[in-house]
Parts: sequence; structure tokens; C-alpha cells
Amino acid sequence: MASRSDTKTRILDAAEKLFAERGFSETSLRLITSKAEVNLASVNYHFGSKKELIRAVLARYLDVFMPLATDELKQLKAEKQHIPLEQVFSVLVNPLLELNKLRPDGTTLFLQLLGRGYIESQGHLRWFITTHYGEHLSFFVDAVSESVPEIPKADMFWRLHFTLGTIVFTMASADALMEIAAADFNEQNDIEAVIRKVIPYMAAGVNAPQLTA
Amino acid sequence: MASRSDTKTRILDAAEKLFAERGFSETSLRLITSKAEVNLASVNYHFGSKKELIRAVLARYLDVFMPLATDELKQLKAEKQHIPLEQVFSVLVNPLLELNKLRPDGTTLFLQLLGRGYIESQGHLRWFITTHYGEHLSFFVDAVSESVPEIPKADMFWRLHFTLGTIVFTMASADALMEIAAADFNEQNDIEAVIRKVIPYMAAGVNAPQLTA
DNA sequence: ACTTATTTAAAACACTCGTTTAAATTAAAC
DNA sequence: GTTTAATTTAAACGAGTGTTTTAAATAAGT
Repeated sequence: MASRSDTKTRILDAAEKLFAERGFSETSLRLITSKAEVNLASVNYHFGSKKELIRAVLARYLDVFMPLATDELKQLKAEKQHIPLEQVFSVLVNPLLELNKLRPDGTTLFLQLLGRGYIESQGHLRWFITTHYGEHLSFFVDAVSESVPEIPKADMFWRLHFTLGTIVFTMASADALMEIAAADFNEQNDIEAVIRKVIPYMAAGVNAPQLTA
Repeated sequence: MASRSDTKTRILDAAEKLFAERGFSETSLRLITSKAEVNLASVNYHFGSKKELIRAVLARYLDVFMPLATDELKQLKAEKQHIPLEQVFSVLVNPLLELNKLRPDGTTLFLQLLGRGYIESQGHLRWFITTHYGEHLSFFVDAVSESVPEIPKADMFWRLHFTLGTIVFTMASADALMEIAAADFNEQNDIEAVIRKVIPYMAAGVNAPQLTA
């Protein structure tokens, strides 16, 4: 069983699911390998260490998502010179939904993994993301700044991190929130609905009026 | 050394600092007790278990903060009938800053602990907070709803959780963010400055215009 | 077909964790 | 001052962790 190296894929598939659900440090290699039905040692054989497995799990999505997002943004910038802020954020929706074609629940998994990563990581993941995808990131950040040029760079720094917190936390607990919304308000949401709910919130936040003491 | 039961306090003081810095599950009892200069077993003797220690650390702040916040809000509601949303959020500022009188860096520690709690907790902390301080929480939530009555209950549910994510994430990484802001923008911020930056963001987000596809 | 390299397998290693036990110490009660 | 209770201490327990090692099985190269 487990011919050739779909072992690697089996590990990645099992790992991403468990990582998204319970976080990185709360997920043991033994749990991953038992769910993947592979041998414990194969993780270290194929990935070297748990840290590198975590990076590999994220890279599988980032390698698809980042170029897609950059492409869409470039296309939009070619069409018109000034882009409303909300539209900059909306540029991310399609690339995110593309991930569902990559794997079942790909969008949710990716966003939750990203959330876990930013929350848990003691640097190694932050470092990995910024050094491997830094250009895509700053391209996006620049586009945001151009959309609302009246906001000082320093304030923009803070507001974009607020935004990061908003989506990261929302996605890390998206499953629980969707359940509650279903029970309390008879709202049957999927991840796309949540994304479309959060975008106006973030756009309004980033573009908030200042010095309103 | 460590006469009577300031052992309990020494443990709480050391624990809250470490919990805020590195999270609950990443902080071992051995690290706590060595920083507190007490015996390892004293944690289980005084608190029963690590879980109960975590709850005790949070309760020490919540018991002060929650009544203060409710009082301020009640006072404001007595003064005028309609309160602008931003003012409802601002009600939390003074109670938060009061915590600095309780202990050095009390405000930062509390907010970071709260962030860690909401991120890490597999239920036991969420349960603890809602059952012990649920009345204060819903009193605040109701005040928010009254400030922006045009927003449907279901949308408000989502937006308040977005808000929770914003502050929780911001506070959990506040130290790192303040360092970056100092290096990149020569901004010397303290926790109060960050709070005052985030409030307009959250208020604008909660009050964002709808269906702006 | 035989050899070489790759992959899988089972077991052990070395370590950390929260918790418990039982004895020693300190404080309180009378 | 003696007895009783509360607290501190050192040591061990048992379970779980990521990683390494060694040998067996499988696939590839020639």
C-alpha cells in the first residue's frame, strides 16, 4: 500500500486538516501519520522535521495563491488608475476561491492555516512567508496605500495589522462562528459568505476617519 | 524564603507574564515555578491544576475590569439616551488603564492574556468567561446594538466577532508591532496609544455601509 | 537478473510535560 | 511547649513529544 511517494501527499493532506483544526503545536506527528496511514518516521524522511512539514503545508497553498492574487491586482491596475479600497480587498476573493479547486475546502483550510501560522509562529513561519512571498505582499500593501493615499504610512501600518488580525482570527474560528450563526440566526454560511461579510468591515476600518476623540 | 502564601502571588505574577508572552500551552509549569522561585509542586498545591491556574490568572483581572466597565457604561447610559458607537468602545479605555494601577503593565498583560485565551482555549476558558462574566458581556453587546440599531442582529454578531479578532490579535502581537513602528516610523507608542488607534478602526468596521458589492 | 538507490517499517532514544507522593519544614492553635 | 494543621520540598511517575537508528521491503538503473 501507499505506492511511490503519494506518502508525501498523504502526509500533507492529513497534516493540513489537523493543523487547521487544532493548531500546529497541538498536533503531534503520531496523530498525523496515523490519520495518513503512513509510518511515523516517514515525516522526518520526507520533510526533515516538523517545522519543515508546516512550511510545506503552507507553501502548497501560497505557491498557488500569491501569483494569482498578484496577477489579478496587476490586471485591475492596468484597467483604471484609481482603485477603491474595497476593490483592492475584493481582488483576493477569486484567488482564494480558486483554492477550492485545488483541494476540497481548500479556501477554508488555507485561511485557517494562515491564521494559525500568524498566531502561533515564533518567527520561523513569519520569516518563511516574508522571505518567500515578500514581493507579492508589498505589491498588495502598496496598492492599498495608493487607494487611500490620505492615510499616513504609519497609520496604514497599524490598520493593515488590525486587518490581518481581523481575518486571521475570523478564519481560525470560522467553523465555530458559522455554527453559531446557523443556530442563532438560521444563517447557512459558507466560507465565501464570511469573506464577503468581512471585506466591508476591513475596508471601512482601514479607511476610518481620524482624530475622532 | 517565600513566607506564608505570597507563594500564590509569586506564581500568579510569574505565570501571567509568561502566559502573555508565549501563550498558555507553550509555557510549562517548570518555567513558571523557576521564574517565581517556588517549588514545582506548589502550583498543584495552591491551584489544583494548570487549567485552574490559567483561570485564576485571568480572573484576577476580569474581577476588576468587568464591574468597572459596566459601571462606566451604566453611567454613560444615564447621561444620554443615544450613545455614538465610538463612545461605547471608548468606555472601555478607562477601566483598561485602571489595570495599570493594579500591577505594572497590567493593561497590556490583561489584553494579551485575553487574546491568548480566545485563541488557544479549547472551550474551557470561553466557558469560564461567559459563565462568570456573561452578564457584563451582554450588557456591553446590547449597548453596541443600541448605538447602531439599523444593523441587523446577525450582521452585528459577525462584526462584533471581527472586532474581537482585531483587538485580540493586535494585543497578542502588540509588543512586536510597537517595536516595528518605533524602528520604521520613529513612533514611540505605549499600549494606550495602540488602544486609541484601534478604536476608530473597530467603530468604522462595525458601522460599515452594507451591500457595497 | 542483479545491483544500487529509494522508500517503508519497527523500535528505541532522549527529552519534556503535568501530576502525585511522601517526607521535611514551617506556622497556628491550644 | 506541645500538638495539630498548613505549606514547602525533592523525587519519582506515567504519558507524550520529535527525532534517530537499524533493518526490511520496494522500485530503478543497467
